[in-house]
Amino acid sequence: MPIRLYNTLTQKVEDFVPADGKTVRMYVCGPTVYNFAHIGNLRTFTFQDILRRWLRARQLDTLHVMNITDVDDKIIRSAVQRQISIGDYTRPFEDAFLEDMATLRFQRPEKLVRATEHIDEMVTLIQALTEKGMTYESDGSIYYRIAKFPEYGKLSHNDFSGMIAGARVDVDEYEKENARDFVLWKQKKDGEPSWDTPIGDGRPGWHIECSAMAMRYLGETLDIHAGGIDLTFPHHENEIAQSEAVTGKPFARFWIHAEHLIVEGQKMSKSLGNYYTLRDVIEMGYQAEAVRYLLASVPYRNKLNFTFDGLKAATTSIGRLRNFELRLKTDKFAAGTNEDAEKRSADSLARFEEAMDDDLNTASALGIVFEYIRETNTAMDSGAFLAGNTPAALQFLSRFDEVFDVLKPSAAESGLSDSEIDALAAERNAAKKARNFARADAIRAELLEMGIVLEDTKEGTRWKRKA
RNA sequence: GGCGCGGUAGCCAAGUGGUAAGGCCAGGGUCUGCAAAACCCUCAUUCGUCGGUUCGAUUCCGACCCGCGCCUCCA
Repeated sequence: MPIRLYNTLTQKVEDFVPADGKTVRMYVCGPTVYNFAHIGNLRTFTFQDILRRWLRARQLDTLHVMNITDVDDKIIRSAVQRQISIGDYTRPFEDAFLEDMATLRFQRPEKLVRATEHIDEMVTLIQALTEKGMTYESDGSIYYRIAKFPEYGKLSHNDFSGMIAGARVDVDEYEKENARDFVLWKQKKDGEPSWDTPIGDGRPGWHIECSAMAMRYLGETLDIHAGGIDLTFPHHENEIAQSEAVTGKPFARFWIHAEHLIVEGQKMSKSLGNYYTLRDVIEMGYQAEAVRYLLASVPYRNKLNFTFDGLKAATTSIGRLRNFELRLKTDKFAAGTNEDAEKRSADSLARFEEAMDDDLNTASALGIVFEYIRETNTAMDSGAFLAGNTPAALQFLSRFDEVFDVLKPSAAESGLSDSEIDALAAERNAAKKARNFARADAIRAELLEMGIVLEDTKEGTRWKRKA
């Protein structure tokens, strides 16, 4: 059974198989590096990471291209204000974005591409559009004439046929033939960065970079083009217009859009004071894994309500997952293999994969994992889980973590090494045996102070670093 | 107005024409020198409202109410 994904173009969940059956060529709209990424941006990128990981888990190769928009109006405005080059302005934000990606454990796309390094490709594409009669010049800038592209609106399912050229012209945009026409190439303005090219001295419009770079690295028809839902219109619609007018071929087979994130039930905005970057949240003391878990746990096509209660719940949930893993690795089980337990592992794995195949239903997949954990814990307690069952259980857990990636704790906070902790734990046990509870409790308290929790189990004492 | 999404327990959330997954919280219990931690159990006769179809609807149809996104830059 292939992976099924919702395609915005057809408004249906469809079987997904890459065109060549093997390698998924996907392009994702990356960040505009004029600021730190906020958690809303990160929700979309988390979805992209989950998608990428699941495709790979399903034995597909990925050729995954992410763009970095390093030239746009906001960047230019800010750079001009600070009297530095746009490159000097964007680099720190690009670096910060890459750090955030690493913090949230995103796998690196095969290619990260910058807009400013692909001006030639954009110019070539604009020239091709001009040859096809798709463009016109006005005030030194070049515009795309949507009246010449009858399919305009097919992605966002809008009907623009009533808006024929010249029928309605916005007063503020007098230079355009049609209010929906968009700029491909902006004429140079004094004091702003520009590129002197065969189509004039100027800079690219926003949409052209994605068409140019996607086709440069992935060919004329991509398997998947993904991004935030707000990009559906006009950005992706315009990309289709630019690309398909030249190639005559579908630009992307699947268009996949992630819903937005809201914060405590409200739209995130600076004025509401609920605008957070990853750094903000980490500084408040939350773990990156909890952020990743929360962002991944709600299926990507649903709005995600980001709350601090939710972040706490995510932290606790991760703890439960890790406890299960710890138990699996440290408990001593009797020899043998229990058939029911084996069946449970196999069935749960199959159900987990089916949930992920079903348009990345992460909520359902997590439900299956937790149900499995509860049942397996019960089996462990009753002796119905044996040493021979461990490999299959670990295999299921690793399948889960292959895509969710939350089990491994971030770098340990405690200054104590594992062996030092082991030694203290042993000393406490000795004290306990000697019924010197004062000493035993003192060691316990001391360790707790440093974030080490001791667990006394039937098997003896084990410890873990507190979440 | 056009296009699109959603309303399931205190919170997050899955789901199906046959009678409600899972997580968090809360309550109870097991274990323990006491604890902690861990684990187990309990926790929606009900799925926005009103009609309809059906032997049967949360799930299908219709109407309505409420919330939200896009239509200008935006993940």
